[in-house]
Amino acid sequence: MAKPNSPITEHLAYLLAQANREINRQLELRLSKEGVPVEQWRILKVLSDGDGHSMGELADAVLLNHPTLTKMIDRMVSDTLVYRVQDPNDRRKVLMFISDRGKVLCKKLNSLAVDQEEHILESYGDKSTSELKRLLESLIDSSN
Amino acid sequence: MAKPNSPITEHLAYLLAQANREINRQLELRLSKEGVPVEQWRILKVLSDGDGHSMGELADAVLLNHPTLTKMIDRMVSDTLVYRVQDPNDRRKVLMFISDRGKVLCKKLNSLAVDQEEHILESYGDKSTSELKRLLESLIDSSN
DNA sequence: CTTCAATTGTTGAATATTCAATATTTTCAA
DNA sequence: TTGAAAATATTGAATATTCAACAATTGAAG
Repeated sequence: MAKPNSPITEHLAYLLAQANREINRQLELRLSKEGVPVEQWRILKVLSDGDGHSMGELADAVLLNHPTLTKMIDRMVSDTLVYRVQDPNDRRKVLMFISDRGKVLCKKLNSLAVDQEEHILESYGDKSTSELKRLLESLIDSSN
Repeated sequence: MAKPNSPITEHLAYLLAQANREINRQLELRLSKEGVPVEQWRILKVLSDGDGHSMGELADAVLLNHPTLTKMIDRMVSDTLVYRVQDPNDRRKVLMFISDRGKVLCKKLNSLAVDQEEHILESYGDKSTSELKRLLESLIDSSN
């Protein structure tokens, strides 16, 4: 009598993919009001500390690999949301900065994103949300 | 005095994306031993109940949209891992089945995936893992 | 019945992503 | 100081994904 294999829906990798897909879909929907993909919002948000960030740093922070980021930044430069400056201390590097136009857009996007977080808090609960965040952070930690 | 906006790393959407990326990367690495992408493993696993599944059903189950699934199934049919049968009860539908070769491959992939789950259990802990799964399931539920 | 809308799956063109190769600059050892 | 190796970012070709249009079948209202 063979033990049946666990269905795909019980695997952690699958649950993560499913939850990520759903939450991302919802966020995408909100941000589409401003015609901006989620990744661009992440980029703007990281850059909105005003410091210059190298492409490598950015790629890590926004979960994109380098060539994809380069091409997305090209578009954002065309849209004058961000700009490149060569790092004076290490001329291999390029430092990315957010423009004034980028800052304005980022604020609008932030409030759309906050809307979503609030919506999650309502339907999912305060306690579950913070507990889930805690567990995710610790999973990410333990994977390095 | 303006309140600083919460950094991207505190958003649930971001934490999910990050955790998903990392766990998926690890799984991908294991499955690459058999040269199979994660999505194909999911497809094989869903089909391994032996029943016929329509493309629509499958697309939902494996988190791919229809055209992407069609093209991936095309490849898997070429590799004789799965095959198509027209649904006799509704001739718009196509029923997908796993082949014997597919079953053999699926078993190997399952054990690679189980390896990973065990690795996670070790470094992350039994309790955290099951609690995280529970919370993810409930988040997915509350999003429908 | 007949026709029109809805469902299901595929296709082709447009778009996006990835891999490997490249160019540039820096680091560091000899 | 020089030359080789490492780090950083970009490019172009190959690959994959997505969007919109299509074809086929079914459902359902008149």
